[in-house]
Amino acid sequence: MKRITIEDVAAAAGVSRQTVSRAMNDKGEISPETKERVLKAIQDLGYQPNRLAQGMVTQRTKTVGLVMPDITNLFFPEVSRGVQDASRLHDYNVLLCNTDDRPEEEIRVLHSLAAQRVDGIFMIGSVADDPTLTRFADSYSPIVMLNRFFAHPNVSLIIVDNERGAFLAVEHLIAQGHRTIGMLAASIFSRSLVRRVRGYEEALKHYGIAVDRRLIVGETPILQGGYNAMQELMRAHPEVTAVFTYNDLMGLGAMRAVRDLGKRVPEDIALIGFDNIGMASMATPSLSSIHVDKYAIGQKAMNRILDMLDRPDDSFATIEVGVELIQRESTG
Amino acid sequence: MKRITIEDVAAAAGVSRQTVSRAMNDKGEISPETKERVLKAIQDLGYQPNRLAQGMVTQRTKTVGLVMPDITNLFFPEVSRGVQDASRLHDYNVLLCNTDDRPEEEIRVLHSLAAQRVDGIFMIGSVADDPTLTRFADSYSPIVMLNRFFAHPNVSLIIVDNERGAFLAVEHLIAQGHRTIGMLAASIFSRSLVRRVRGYEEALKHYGIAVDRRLIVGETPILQGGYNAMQELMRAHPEVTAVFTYNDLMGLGAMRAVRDLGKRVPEDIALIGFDNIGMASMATPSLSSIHVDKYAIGQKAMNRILDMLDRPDDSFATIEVGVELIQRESTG
DNA sequence: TTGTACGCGTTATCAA
DNA sequence: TTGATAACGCGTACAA
Repeated sequence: MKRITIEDVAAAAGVSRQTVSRAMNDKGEISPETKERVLKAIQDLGYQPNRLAQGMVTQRTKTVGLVMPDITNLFFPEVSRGVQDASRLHDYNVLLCNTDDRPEEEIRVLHSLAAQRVDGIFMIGSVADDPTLTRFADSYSPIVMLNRFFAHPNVSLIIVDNERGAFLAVEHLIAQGHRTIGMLAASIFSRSLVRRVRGYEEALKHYGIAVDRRLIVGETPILQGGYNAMQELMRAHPEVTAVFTYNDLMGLGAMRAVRDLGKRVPEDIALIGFDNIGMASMATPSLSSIHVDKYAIGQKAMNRILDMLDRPDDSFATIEVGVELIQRESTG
Repeated sequence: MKRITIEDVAAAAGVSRQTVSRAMNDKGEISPETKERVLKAIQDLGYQPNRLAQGMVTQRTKTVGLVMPDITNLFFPEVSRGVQDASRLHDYNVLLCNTDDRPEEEIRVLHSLAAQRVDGIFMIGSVADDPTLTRFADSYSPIVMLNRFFAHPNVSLIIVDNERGAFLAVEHLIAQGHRTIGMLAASIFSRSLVRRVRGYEEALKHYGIAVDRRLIVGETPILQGGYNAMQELMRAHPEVTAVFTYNDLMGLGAMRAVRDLGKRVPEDIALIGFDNIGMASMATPSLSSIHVDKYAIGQKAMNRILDMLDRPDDSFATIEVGVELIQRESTG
């Protein structure tokens, strides 16, 4: 069980530690013969440099942290894959942390990652308050945040065009002839929420429909939350003929609720979600949605972290992520 | 941006490094006054010990590796949450790696985790061959594997009762009056697959129904795979009235396929899946399934790793995980 | 009760 | 081209 070190390799190859290091990182001159001899010893012994030790001296751990509310929420696994696939290409590993939208937990996790000296952090659904986050960012970089405004030299932003997405969704419902359109909103406060609600309202206004706040029901943005919110909305406002949901999970939960109340989608109620998770296309009826390239978001975040690492003094523009209307059966 | 070290704290408190260390780990004697003074300095400076350095000397990184085929597959996020919640309680972090069921990638990832000196590894859906894995396990521990037999002192096993689950599923279909029952199997070879197919066959035999291998269609065990396999099966064997799918993802894909061929679930075709992922209950119709406590699997795996770390010389019994039939609309 | 010195495994600096 | 030596930040015997 004893791990082999660079010293073992040096002994086997009859050279010094330093020469072994040179052979691996091929910087500094080294004769082809010795290099080959060392490489062979490495091969024979199955030696792998200790990343901790490397990290100590290089101040690079080749590890990044990924902080999100809950990997169990279908939006995040795809983002996570994007991060991980991109990180693998650069020999990075990813530490994954869930916060359940709890600010204290988010802060705890952040400090834990800092203690582990990750090279960068990607935060999704950040819920901590600005001052606390600022203090953290002051002492740590680089950080990439998704869907949250945060002006700080060590922080880079990725913003999805949530407002436009919501507008497209509601515009689509209106185009289908709907006039009384509800919304299932998230009970977790976030920038995404604010923008999606605004997009919803803007679309209504744009087409001359009065906004009725009572048609907006807030709930946990998961399947069950969508289910509950939809039941509530339909009971209180049977006149609603179409509903835009904060995300697809709520949309799918809502679909189930509609059915359990003896109504049909889209005949009685049209539904459109947001995010376009894989399940949306497979549902019956399939769920219309606003497509967001989650995988690409993950990739971009990781690459941005690498860029920031490469050029610590540069400032980087916010990355804008477009959206697209995906029309399916749930909106007729 | 310069990180503060234990030395800074010592200077601030007017003591030596050692005293600071003592104050934190409260072992060894230390006067209450100095301890308090040190703790205050730590607080003031916002000092956090460098985990890399700690790891170097303690040979413990407080980090575990979680290796799985694809976090995007709905089964794994829940397991992942179980691992992470349990690990958090012990101040551990989790490195997540996807292998896409590729043996080379699995091996690469394993070595990467070893290089990072994780304290333990949890492998799900391991696809590497036995000799390679044995060689790795020889030099590394502890390892926990899910649903794969592997006799090795450094490896602990968690086994789901797949055969019984499959038996229950098919028995249920038979109880509903079905006699021509197909199966959508995974095209990825694994112990789970073998056992689920066996359970399917055993149930048929047990109730005096001849096994017809042509009714077993293999495909990728995801939504799209289920969709494709179901189309194929229904075209080739329209006489089939019920189908047991390797997992819920395939079941949900199959449900969609049935509908796209103009048939209904469960009137024309009954469907039952495996795993009982969250989406199963929300589908329309809701999908019957075999419940597996994924979250508990993750928790148990993490705790087993900790136990193995505590008592390296003990041998540990395989953890058996039970299953349960969940009857829903898709089977009438 | 407190401080000194060494070692963990690696890379970087400098001298040979 | 190669090797000795000093960091990196911490825990821990041992000495004071």
